[in-house]
Amino acid sequence: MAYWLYKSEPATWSWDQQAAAGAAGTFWNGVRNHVARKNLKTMRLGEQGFFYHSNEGKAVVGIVEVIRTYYPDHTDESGRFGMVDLKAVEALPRPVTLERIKAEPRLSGMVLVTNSRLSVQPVTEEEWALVRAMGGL
DNA sequence: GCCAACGTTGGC
DNA sequence: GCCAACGTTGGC
Repeated sequence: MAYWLYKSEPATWSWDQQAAAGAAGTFWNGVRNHVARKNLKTMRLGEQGFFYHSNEGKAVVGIVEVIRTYYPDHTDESGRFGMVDLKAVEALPRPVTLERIKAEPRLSGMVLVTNSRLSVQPVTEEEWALVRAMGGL
């Protein structure tokens, strides 16, 4: 069971919007990077990930789950990229800011820190447990 | 608003 | 296939 992290600018797509979509979830479109695409392709049903607000907020704010595996992204004219469907699972009682993540030595290897531009990232089991705990879960 | 890091494009 | 130029992302 793998874990993931999805970045979104709240001005474009926020956690509140994701949560409002409920159990039906939504598609996670717009990935145009081949490393992020590889991550999307690797995902299996039921795998969970962090929802991260970039730019404004800069914090892990919630947990989402894959409810449909990789299929073509209809917004990609080139036809090269795909997407998955995600639903909100729960909000973190206490969002974990990038500042706190960077201040935690055990999270120094997080892709969020080492390759901040990657929009869909793998998260290790250790990182998953630690960030969850820091968020109050 | 700046700019470093990174990806992509396109000329050769 | 290389690499310079350009565009975008995202932290600060």
